[in-house]
This record gives sequence, structure tokens and C-alpha cells, in this order.
Amino acid sequence: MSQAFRLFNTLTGKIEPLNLIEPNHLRFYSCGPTIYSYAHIGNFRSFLTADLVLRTARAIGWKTTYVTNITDVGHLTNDDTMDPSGEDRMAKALQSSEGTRFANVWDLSRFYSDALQSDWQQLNLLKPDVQPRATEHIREQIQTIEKLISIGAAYVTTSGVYFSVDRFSDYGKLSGNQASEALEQAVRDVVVDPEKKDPRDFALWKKDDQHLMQWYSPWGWGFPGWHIECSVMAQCYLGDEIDLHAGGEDLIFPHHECEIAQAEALTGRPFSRHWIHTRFLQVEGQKMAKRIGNFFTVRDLVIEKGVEPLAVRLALISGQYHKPFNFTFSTLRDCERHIKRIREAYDATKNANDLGRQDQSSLADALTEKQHLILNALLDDLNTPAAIAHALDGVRTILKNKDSLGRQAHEHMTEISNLLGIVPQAALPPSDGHVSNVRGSIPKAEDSQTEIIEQMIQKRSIARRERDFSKADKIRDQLLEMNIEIKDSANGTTWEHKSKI
RNA sequence: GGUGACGUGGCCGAGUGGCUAGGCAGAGGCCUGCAAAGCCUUGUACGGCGGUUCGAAUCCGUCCGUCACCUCCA
Repeated sequence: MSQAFRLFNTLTGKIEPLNLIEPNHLRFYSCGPTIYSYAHIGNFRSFLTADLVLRTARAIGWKTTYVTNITDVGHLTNDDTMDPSGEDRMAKALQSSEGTRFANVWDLSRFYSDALQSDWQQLNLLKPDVQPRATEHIREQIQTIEKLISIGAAYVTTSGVYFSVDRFSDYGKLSGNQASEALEQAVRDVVVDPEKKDPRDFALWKKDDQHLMQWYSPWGWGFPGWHIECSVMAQCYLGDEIDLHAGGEDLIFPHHECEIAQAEALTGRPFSRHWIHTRFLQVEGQKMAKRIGNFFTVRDLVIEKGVEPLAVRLALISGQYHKPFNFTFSTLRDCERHIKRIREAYDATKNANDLGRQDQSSLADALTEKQHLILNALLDDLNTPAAIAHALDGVRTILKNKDSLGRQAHEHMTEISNLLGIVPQAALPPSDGHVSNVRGSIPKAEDSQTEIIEQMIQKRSIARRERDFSKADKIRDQLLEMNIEIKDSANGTTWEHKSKI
């Protein structure tokens, strides 16, 4: 049975139910990053939208085919003041201070692509069915460009191949940017080509035999334009018509507009039925920028600051994708606490499940109700704040009834885990020489510290027993300085690592 | 200038005609040697101005503000 999954469709400007081409099979493409550096939390907010779509679709029993690309081809930057040479991002990264450690662009691309996979895993994003790379689909791109030329939708100039926007009447249907005069005025062509027939025309292929990444084509050595890779790879793995295409809001124009033009000029049919775009996040109320010091990659938070990766995930999905979102450290701290409670609840229900107990019917009913609310919230344009509220409500219920939990409680945690991906269950696989345990990412070297910590806690316990509280408090302060937080309870003292935020 | 989105309390963020969102922070209490965590109780709101309606945060108009894009940045 299929339920309506409603999403805001950029194409129509309305919230509409996903209307699948093949019943119960979602074919879905999401634009991935250009890997010239570590992906930042803004990138991941966008990837997380795709992740939630996928999880929700699966929860209502849909089969899913999810493709998200890795752009590993350099593309020209548009930063004409900083970069008058029109150098591309990959090449620029190679020449940066961080880039000098790489032998060449290919090496750089491999490194950051591995880092992306690792971050991806840390934030518990589901594995795509296909994660194609632009450089592995050059042949298909060339073939598509040839076809576009043959049907008159593209033309060759001395500098490259351009798509002829004039030949595609629907150009502008996604972004609303239809007026060619307006574009003509605004246009800032990176590589000025006087042979372009229309200022709106965009490059499918750039001729350049000096470029660091170049391939041989019918038009000589060069590299593909940015837009062509996505539509080609989407059609390659998902077919000419797809159900859903996602990306960041900055991609609406020109990237997605151009994808539509390329794909639909070729097939004469709608490329994607639905388009969703994730709004940018701000950090502490400001646009994320390196010079303001509010620019964060996943590893800045997880490795440098020791934040539990799932807390980062929770923070990033705590705002609805379609609304502007302000990422703050206050939110992140809250999320760390939520994740702790979720873990506690999970541990409690796990045992209950192993015992094969049944919940009291009232508890079971309450949790079943919450599960419905969570799913319904997600089906309603990925209303994550509401879904999280219901999930946490269930967690609170579980923690309150810790001693009488059964299977339904365990199922509730499984549901939260499947739908929102915010339940820490097992240690994540190690990455980058760091081991991630249930208390967050801790460098392995600290394993030997554990003993010292335990000893200090022992000493404090003795001091407390002897009612020497000033000594006990001193030890607690020392531990706190080591980012260790302790809790006294009836069963003794427990400790955990605290993040540095 | 053009295109699109958004504007809810101290903060983050749901709610789309009448019915408690939730979280954080604040206040009071329980627990604790003191903390931390947890639990209980609790106040504050819908950008401005018009209009429609018995009734508007919600619909319509208008103004103001914020964000994004305008040729290769999620």
C-alpha cells in the first residue's frame, strides 16, 4: 500500500505528492559535491535532505534507486576578481597551501573523495545505489553532446561546444529566469566567447589542451561543462525520465535549469517530475565563510571538537530543508544531549527486546501512535522538526518506563533509527586514525588515559566516602579540565568525554 | 534591477481559519554532600498596515525586512 509523500516541488512552487513513473519505485538523483576540499556542514545539510527522502520512501514500502554523483572534474570558477585567469576549482585547490601535499589533481581528487565517504558514514547517511564520478562518464557526456549537436540543439565554436538556449522554449521554467535581456545584462562570462549566439547559451564542452584534466573529444582536447555531467549520469542510471531530482538552492539556476534544457532537448520528454532544493544554512546568524571563522566541515566538529557525529546529523536536520536554517553551537550542544538520551533509551530497549518481553498495552499504544506521527511528519514535506519532536517524546516515554519495556519500545527505537538515523547503536568503523566509540570520537591514544581517569575517580570516591568534599571536588575539576564529565548515581560514578564546544 | 523563497516568544523551530507542537534558555520545586543528569510545575508569540470572516499566526492585498540565485558555490 502506498501513502502520499508530499514535497515542495520547485518546478510548480507547490507542495505536491510524489507521483512516481513506476508505481512504488522512486528513481531519485541528488547533486553531490565538487571534491576540491572537505565537504562542509552546508553540503551535508543538502545530502541529508536526500537521505531523509530515501528513508521515508523506504518506510512506506517503496523500492528506491538513489544516485548521487561526485564531481571530480575541475570547473571554472566565477570569481573573476580573485581569479582572473579563470582557473578551475580543482587546479586552484592543488595550488593552495593544503594542496601542495598532492602529486596531482587526480591524487587530490582521490583524497577528498575518500574523506567524503568517511564523513558520509560518520553522519550515518545511507549508501547510494550508485555514486558515479564525472570523470568516469566522459564518454557518455561526449556522446550526448554529439547528439545535441546533431539535432541542432548545440553548436561548436573555436573555444568549445555550446547549448543553444534559443532552441529550447521551456528554458527558465524552473528558476523563473526567462527574460534573455535580463540575463544578457547580468551575464559575467568566465571565458568570453564572441561566437556565442545567445548570451544565455552555456558550455557543454570546453576546448583546452593546457588544462590539468583533459580528455580527447571530437572537438579536440578539453573537458566537459559542469551541467552536462549530472543530466547524463542521471539518465544513464535512472532512465530518460526520473521521479525526483534534488540539490542545494544555489543549483536551481543555472545548474538545474541547464540540466533540464540538455535532457529535455534530447528526449522531448520531462526530465524530472519533481525538484526539491535545500536552503542554505547560516552559522550563528551569518553566512558561513572562512574569514568570519564560522566555516565548519564535518571533521572540524567531529574530530577537532570531539562532537558526537550523530549530534551533528541531528542538528543539521533539526530545521526543515525548505526553510532557511541557522546552525548554532547552542543547537549542537542540545543535540549532543538528545543523542545521549536516545542512546540510553536504545540500550534500555535492547535488553527488553532480548528478553522477548511485551510492553504494557498502554505503553505499546502510545509508542505506536508516536511512530505514526513521525512517519506522517516526514511524509509531509520532510517536516523534520515535528518528526524529531515526536521521536524525542517517545524517547522520554521509554526512559520513564525503563523497567517495563518490551518489544514495542525496541521497535520505536528501530523506527527512529531507520527514519531519522539518529540512534547510535554500535561503534562506527574507525576512520582517519580515530576510533569512534559510543561517547564520540576519541583519538586512540586516549585509550591509555582511561586508566588514569578511572584511578582519579576511584580516589574521588574514597574522598567522598571520607566526606572530604573539597578534595573530591578538586578531582572533579581536574577531570573537567581533561574534558571528562562525571555523574554520581546510586550505582556509582560514571564518566564520559565532553566535546569542546 | 530581475527571479524565487522565507518572516512565529529570550533563542532554535512546528503549526495554514476556532482545538497544548517540541527543544534550549529563564523561574519555582524534587533528587544530590555540592554538582551534573533526570523528573514535576511555569510565564512570554505570530514583521507593519489594511481587508475577508461570527472568528485570522493561518486566506487576500500592500508595505517592510531577511536569504538565495542571476553562467559553472550544497
